[in-house]
Amino acid sequence: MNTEVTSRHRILVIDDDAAFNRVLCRALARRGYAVASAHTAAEALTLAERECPAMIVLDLNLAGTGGSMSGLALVAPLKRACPNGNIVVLTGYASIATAVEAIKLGARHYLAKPVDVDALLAAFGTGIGAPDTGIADSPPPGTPLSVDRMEWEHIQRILLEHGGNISATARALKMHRRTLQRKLGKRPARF
Amino acid sequence: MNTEVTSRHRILVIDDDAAFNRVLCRALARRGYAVASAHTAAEALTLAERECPAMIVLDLNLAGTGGSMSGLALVAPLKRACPNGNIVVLTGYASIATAVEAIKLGARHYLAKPVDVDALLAAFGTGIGAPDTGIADSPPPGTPLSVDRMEWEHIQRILLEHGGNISATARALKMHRRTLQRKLGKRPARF
DNA sequence: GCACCATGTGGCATATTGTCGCAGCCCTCG
DNA sequence: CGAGGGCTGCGACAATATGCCACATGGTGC
Repeated sequence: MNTEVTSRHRILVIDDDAAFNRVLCRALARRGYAVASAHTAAEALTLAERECPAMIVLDLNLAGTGGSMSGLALVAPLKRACPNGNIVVLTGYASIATAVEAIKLGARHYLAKPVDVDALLAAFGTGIGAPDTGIADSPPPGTPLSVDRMEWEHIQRILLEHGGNISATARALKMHRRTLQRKLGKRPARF
Repeated sequence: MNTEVTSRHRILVIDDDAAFNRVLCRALARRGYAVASAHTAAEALTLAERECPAMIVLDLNLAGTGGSMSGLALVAPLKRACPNGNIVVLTGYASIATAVEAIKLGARHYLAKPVDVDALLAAFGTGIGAPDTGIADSPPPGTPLSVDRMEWEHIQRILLEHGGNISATARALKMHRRTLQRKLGKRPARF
């Protein structure tokens, strides 16, 4: 039900989060893509130039020094290094501002980080907004992930980011600590 | 209230919210722009064709269905009717999904609705290199999107994927249509 | 006209949150 | 040591939100 094409589809994953990078790469490899992975901007550019992948997954929060722009700054160079590559920007700290910039810079799509691989792949293809399909185009996606699942993933991510600190996570999520506790306690997260 | 035909600065405001429309028009007029105002899609197209304004402010939530599609659907036609016009999308129901769509469709910029006129005007001139004008949300990288915001973004994404079809989206999300409607109608949900 | 579907609303009964408050723990500091 | 201060777990209660049914409208296709 998905890509039957094999080795022809080269894909480059750029993300300094080692764990995420690895997981994503494996998921993509399992789907038959030729995956290359980069953890730094320099590495990314080198690989992009050499492999000229058709698809590039770019994390915005590279090199966690605090400047989240590093990823954005990479879009243009990547496009230059590999004109045929479609770039999909992926970030855990999504914002409309960066989304707009990313697209203006030529990214194919922009996704907030709890994504499932299918959505990511869809973003490369017809995703949405092909030249003039208009928005009326609506191919039924398999299972878009329920809202609850999304919430769960997101919470887990932030929780991990805060070293399991519930209070801090609740604060970051602007949600009441009590509520977070209840969510965490009650939900094994089904689907 | 929209005289001063300085041909150089024609601007078209499209927003079905009468109050907002009026306020914005006055603010623009006071700054010396020749303002035209439209409240419906049809009116907007007519005016765009006739006046061929250099700047177009487009509200996404036209013709108030809960879905914010109508505005998006207008972007392409407007561009066609007035190739030289720069479109800035403005919405009270901002989401990354629609922002991405809008930019892909050729909008110059995308702003969340509590905007001040200066930011709006800046959005027309801003290039990708400009020091980030406007966009009322670009919080420091330490803000990972609140859970509610996440939910909102996810919903918007799926909604767009289904061409704005609320029922289909609700089904895909395994959530009650009524609930979806309420969520859509209610929250501008910032942060 | 008549099914069929999407949508906009209203009205509940029930489930989930938002908030307070309190207690126990583990640290660090004076 | 004792006094903060932060994190956590949990009880209670009111304010919301959600699930669900119903009905009316507006389009479409037969």
